[in-house]
Amino acid sequence: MATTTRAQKEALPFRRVTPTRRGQRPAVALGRLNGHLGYFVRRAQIWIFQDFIRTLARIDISPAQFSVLIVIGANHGLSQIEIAAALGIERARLVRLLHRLESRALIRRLPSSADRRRHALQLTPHGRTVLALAKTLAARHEKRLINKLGAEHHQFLLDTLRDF
Amino acid sequence: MATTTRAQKEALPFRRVTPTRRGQRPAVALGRLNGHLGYFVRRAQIWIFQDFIRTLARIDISPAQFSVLIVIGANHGLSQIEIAAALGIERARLVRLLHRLESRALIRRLPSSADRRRHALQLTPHGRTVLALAKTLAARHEKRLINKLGAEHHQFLLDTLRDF
DNA sequence: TATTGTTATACTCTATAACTATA
DNA sequence: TATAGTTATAGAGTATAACAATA
Repeated sequence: MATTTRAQKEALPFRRVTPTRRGQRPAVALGRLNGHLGYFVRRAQIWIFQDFIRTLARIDISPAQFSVLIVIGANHGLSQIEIAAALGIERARLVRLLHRLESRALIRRLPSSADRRRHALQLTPHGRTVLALAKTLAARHEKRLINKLGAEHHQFLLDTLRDF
Repeated sequence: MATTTRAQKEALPFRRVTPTRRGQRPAVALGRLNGHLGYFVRRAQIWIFQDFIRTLARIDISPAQFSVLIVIGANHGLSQIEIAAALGIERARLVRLLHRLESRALIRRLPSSADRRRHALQLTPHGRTVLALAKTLAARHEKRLINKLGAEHHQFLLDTLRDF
């Protein structure tokens, strides 16, 4: 918003400011980019993550941390490799994510009964409390998305993007 | 979808592998993540970018480089700050992107006639050739997406995600 | 031999801050 | 004073490789 005056300031009046859809985009042609879904998916992802991060800023939970906490909370003693596979992240990266969550006392790594190579992951009581709050804030974020897109479009996006 | 097996899982060998849509996702409950668009947009973005990168691997053009080349090619002597604003990237990051493209002789930074602080950006003849090939390969990538989603869903996604 | 968790490395991306040369 | 391009830094994310303990 309020970025619509950029062009006028420049050399001479010859730079026509086309009134773009939301007054956000400058008068620069995107050419073939307009037909490429990847470009718009990327921009949408950035927008959504920024809103998510802002909404959960006071409990300092990132989208990645949120997804890990949700999956640990919704399952029973998962191993790290199972979580990594479910969320499509590298197991090496998950190690660092879990270190942080463990150092904040949100999760615990218990020895797995069956296989001593594995850890069985759990939320701590404090982790459950924080996750509950995170869910409330995340729902607020999602409501903002629903308002922006309309409930049907939101649901359609959810259904369609699940295929990836 | 496919999150209904949580209870059964906890007991013994009954770890039923629910036949998920594409046989990709393991039998781990995603819980609330299922209602969050950001999660699926992120996964879709990663999938799409990986396919794009693979498809353009032989000319070594990344999604970011492609978007920069497209915008330079579709406009007339843009400044760096205009490109950065159009694509929603930091001007500091654009500097490094352009260094690479310039060192590969795909673009040129010409002095701007009106404002000596600015560069006027152009494709080189070689840049035009590479961009033409990049467009062909990118179209092949996009066709794959259209086949995956169906033409109507693809168009709908394009229209809906443009709002961000 | 293979797998799980771990450490380490490298490269990209994002977010800033600060510098210079121009305006 | 402000802006355009640049440099530098720090943190996240991604992609690998390799190692120890265990299977």
